[in-house]
Amino acid sequence: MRQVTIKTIADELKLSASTVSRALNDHPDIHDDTKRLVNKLAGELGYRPNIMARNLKSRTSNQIGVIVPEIRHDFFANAISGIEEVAYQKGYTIIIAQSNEEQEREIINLNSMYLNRVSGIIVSISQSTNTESHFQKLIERGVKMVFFDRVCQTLNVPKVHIDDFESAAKVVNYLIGKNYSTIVHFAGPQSLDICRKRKLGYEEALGKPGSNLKSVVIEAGMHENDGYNSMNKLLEMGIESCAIFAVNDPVAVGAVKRMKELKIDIPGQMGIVGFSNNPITEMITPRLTTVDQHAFEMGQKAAEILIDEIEGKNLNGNQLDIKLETSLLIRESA
Amino acid sequence: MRQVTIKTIADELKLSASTVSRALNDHPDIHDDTKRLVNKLAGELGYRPNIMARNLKSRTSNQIGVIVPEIRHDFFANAISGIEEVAYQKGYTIIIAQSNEEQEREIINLNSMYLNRVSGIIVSISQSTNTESHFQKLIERGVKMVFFDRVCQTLNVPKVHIDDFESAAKVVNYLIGKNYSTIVHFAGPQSLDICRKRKLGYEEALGKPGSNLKSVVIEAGMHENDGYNSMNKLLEMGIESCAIFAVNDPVAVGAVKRMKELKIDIPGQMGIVGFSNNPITEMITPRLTTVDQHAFEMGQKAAEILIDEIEGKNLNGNQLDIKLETSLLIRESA
DNA sequence: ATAGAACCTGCAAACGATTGCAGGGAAGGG
DNA sequence: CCCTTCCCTGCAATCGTTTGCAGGTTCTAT
Repeated sequence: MRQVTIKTIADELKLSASTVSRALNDHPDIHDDTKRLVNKLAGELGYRPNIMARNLKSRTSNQIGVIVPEIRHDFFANAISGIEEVAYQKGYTIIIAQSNEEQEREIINLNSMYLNRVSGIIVSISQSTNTESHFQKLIERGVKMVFFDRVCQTLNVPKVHIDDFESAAKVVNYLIGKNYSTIVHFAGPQSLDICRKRKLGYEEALGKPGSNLKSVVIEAGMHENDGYNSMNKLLEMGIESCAIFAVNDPVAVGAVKRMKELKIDIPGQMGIVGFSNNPITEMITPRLTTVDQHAFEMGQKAAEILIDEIEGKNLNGNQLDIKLETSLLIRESA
Repeated sequence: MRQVTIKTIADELKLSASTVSRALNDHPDIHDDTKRLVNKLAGELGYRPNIMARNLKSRTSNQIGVIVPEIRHDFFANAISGIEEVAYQKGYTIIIAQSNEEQEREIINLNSMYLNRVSGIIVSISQSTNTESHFQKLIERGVKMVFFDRVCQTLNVPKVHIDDFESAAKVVNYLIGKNYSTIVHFAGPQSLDICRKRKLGYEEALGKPGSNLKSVVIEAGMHENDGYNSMNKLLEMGIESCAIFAVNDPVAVGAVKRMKELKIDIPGQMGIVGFSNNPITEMITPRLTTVDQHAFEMGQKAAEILIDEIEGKNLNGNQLDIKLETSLLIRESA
């Protein structure tokens, strides 16, 4: 007999499969002596319950699906870490897929998880996703779903993300307090929700009563070289002393690189703040002031909410829209 | 009727479940008209095969378990990306767990995957793992396993990793070619296999015939501040011009930081090389020369081997011990 | 002595899909 | 007209566990 099953034990002990099953599950109907006997033999035989059979019977898998654009991105890797942490504590297993920023692959992965009968799905949507029907369809069929970071606003499921608007305003207010004469924003592509919100937050903070700072925005991409180039543009505009709020860390790093080449004093002549708290921000000189998005905690929170949904402990219906506090990490660059 | 099953379709069409099953699986025994009918209704009813039932029947899950120390580490995140990529192509799903460098948790995760009947497991062992019995036990029970990066040398299963010895020698040979008068090694803890091998590679290259370079090793940890402190030690030793081979990138970055504070010219007065190709190496000034470990490819390779094992396509028995080529990325720091 | 409670245990039917075997009908050959 | 062969389809067992129900024993209380 290849596999040790409940039946193996039952036969050996001249019991029925049901008694063995109950004994293993510590059911009160079973005599303690029987339980001891069964457990002892189970141990000796190296019995392991067949989870597939159990899942089939219970119609659930205790698996949580996670779909992110790219696992290798620092932010997502951290978020996944957080998800795994919580899932592990609560007895769930996570299965992971990446969309590589392609909608098509997002759809395939989503459906594959649906087929696999995962207990729930945590998603951060891909950049190229321009429809929500694939999510909508599953939600209608009762699949538990939670979005994080890159959420889909129009869908009626829980979301966990940061308040980009508030966070940006927080940064700018800090810079205002530092008495910089000009506060510039190196913005990201305005097609992206988060970039738009960060810019709005910047403008909101600048426009506060009593402030006579004018808005200076240079829009570019989100990579290091974009920051480098924006820095050149800034100088062409004749601005020689200011504070810069960069849309993210790579852009800030690129700007810093150019500033160092030009021997611009940081933060004396120009201050600069990034966004995301990439590991690099702490390794460059000067250490970069930035905004920590608490990726790990975001993952944890998303997992907690999903598991609550799965286990029917959801208090607030699906209206949950959690904006996690960000932290302004004040270091040396501003 | 809540769930649409094969039986639902069978009843509706007044067929038997077996006919429906065969029709869905395009079995030659079934008439084309029947197939068309069945597939049509299946589509309309939104039928999805219950993978758990199928798995139970087929005694396999098409899932691959992955256990790494920490998902958030750049290297592992990349490796996982690679694993997922291959798994996705070949129709497997990956389930992920992290050991947080704790042996106990590694064991729990390993056993949980075993219970879940994964088709195979890919592991990079935790730092605190000091026994191999938990792996050994599963291997004896026929679980397919592949190690990557942090491999367990004594176990008779496929391994994928880099040749630390060769890679280190490659770095040092490059530095020798640059005519540095002294070549120093900032070594990591010699309790770790990889650190020991890198040091040996360093010594090997230095000891080559015709070279009269003497070995200068400063042993410390693997973090940025270790590099910073080692730099100070180096100067105390009176060495003012040399090339440094750091055990990894953070150590190199720490050293660079100190060098910049002291206005040491890089690479003129001192050259420095890191190890791993962390993203940061390209963002600091000067851009760091380092060794690329091809994490993504390593993950791909490990997944390919595992899947070959699972599908019985393994050519070379379990003796596979793949040392992936590393690349010396020559940039500005040396 | 006996009813009732309290305990144990087993039967058998699920869960949903797959598959060996066999039955039934139609077509074709003798 | 009968037998064989080829198609198509269904029966029933199987994968391993769980669980409602019922049967059986022992013990306690009246």
